[in-house]
Amino acid sequence: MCTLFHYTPVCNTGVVPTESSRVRSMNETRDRILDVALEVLGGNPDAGMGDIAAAAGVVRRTVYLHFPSRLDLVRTLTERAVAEMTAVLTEVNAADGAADAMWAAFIARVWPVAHRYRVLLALRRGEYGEAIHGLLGPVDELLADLVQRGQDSDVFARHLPAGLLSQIAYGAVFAIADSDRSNGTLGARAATITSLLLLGVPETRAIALAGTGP
Amino acid sequence: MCTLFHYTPVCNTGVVPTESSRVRSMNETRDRILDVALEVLGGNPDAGMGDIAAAAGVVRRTVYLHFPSRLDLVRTLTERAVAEMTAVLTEVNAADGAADAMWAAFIARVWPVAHRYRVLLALRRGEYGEAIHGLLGPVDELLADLVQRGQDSDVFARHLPAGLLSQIAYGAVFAIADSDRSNGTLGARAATITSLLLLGVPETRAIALAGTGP
DNA sequence: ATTCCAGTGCACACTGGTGTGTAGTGCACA
DNA sequence: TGTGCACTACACACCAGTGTGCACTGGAAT
Repeated sequence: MCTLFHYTPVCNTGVVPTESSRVRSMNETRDRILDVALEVLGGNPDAGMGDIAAAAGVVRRTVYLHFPSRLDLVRTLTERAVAEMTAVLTEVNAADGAADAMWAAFIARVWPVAHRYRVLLALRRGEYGEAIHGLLGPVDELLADLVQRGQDSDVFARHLPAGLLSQIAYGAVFAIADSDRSNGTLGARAATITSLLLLGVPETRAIALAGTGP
Repeated sequence: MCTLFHYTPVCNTGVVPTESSRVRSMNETRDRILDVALEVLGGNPDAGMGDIAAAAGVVRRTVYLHFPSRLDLVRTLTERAVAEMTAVLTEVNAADGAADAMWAAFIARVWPVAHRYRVLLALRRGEYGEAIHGLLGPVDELLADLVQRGQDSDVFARHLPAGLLSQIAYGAVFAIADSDRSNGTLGARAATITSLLLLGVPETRAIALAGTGP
């Protein structure tokens, strides 16, 4: 089974070759590592390269073939997430509709992919949080704009600091995403209603807005 | 200045002896370490024993004289915080008033000390999060009771999972505490109003309740 | 069949944090 | 004046994670 070598290796027994293990280009592995890292680091920002590698079904050494350092991996991950989130926020911000419809659209767009962005919050608290903090600026800014427009048109309470509302809105979306994933008792629609409720929208209006959700 | 020794020590230059450095009983130092650790770990659950020691104005070795291990320090800290929080929650829960007044009382009691309990959330995410998770059960349970009573009397939306409300209520209190400490734009009264608003209490009622706040 | 190359297995050096041992210091109290 | 004791200074062993080097593998393309 194993050819004999002077240092007696153990042969490939690590990964069971599934049907998807064929025709695996370098970019495929790289993307898989990124996807898995998104998941793993989203749950525990202190997870090591070993944990990520194991979750991706590769060896630690392989991760270092694609990313020269842990910081590089984290930065790449952050940039990707920020780019996607920025696209959503910019698009929603560009629409000139009423602020409440805009918020409903935002939540409808963010909700299905919310779990992918938990990593943004998690990484901020991780070892390299300082290093990537600057990358998150655009997202914070766009979200702040959205909150500002919400306050300007009385969707949110004017007397509350916009920064606080952003923080809570941000957090609430991911709290709901977590809740939804862990016990499944809260559907996407309920989440939409909840978010709007939490943000101060009267329930009747929230329910009406929810009709525009996913 | 320095007596000469065969290993040439550096003499005590570390801590400038302030007026409070006299008559320093062992318990005083221990308590100071705990207080400082509450602050430091609340900000960064991954802070090391060295960071805590430095912040407390002692040497790392001294911390180990009072706490045999980092886990022991973290556990002590958690137990202390849980005990205080439990006392507040039990007292509030025992009062047989209306649920909304009860919630107002809770927030009024928790608010002034909220920053001290950020450590509960932070430690949950830290290295020993798993180890102390069980200790936080009583707090979660009491908070869940409070939310349940809130739902039973229509203070909170009945259709939302109680667990979700607990999570958000918990988080909101500390988000507000953070906000208050960092920019000072949000006073305790505003926080009371905000919390109640976020939890779904109509603004008019929230303002009335705020009168009972600190 | 040979070459190419993404990935593996295992070595190592380095770092930073934990936890301990031990000798020495300075203050308080007797 | 000396004894106790909280604290210090500095040593070390240990461990887990990072990052690297290198020989080797196994599948695919030529």
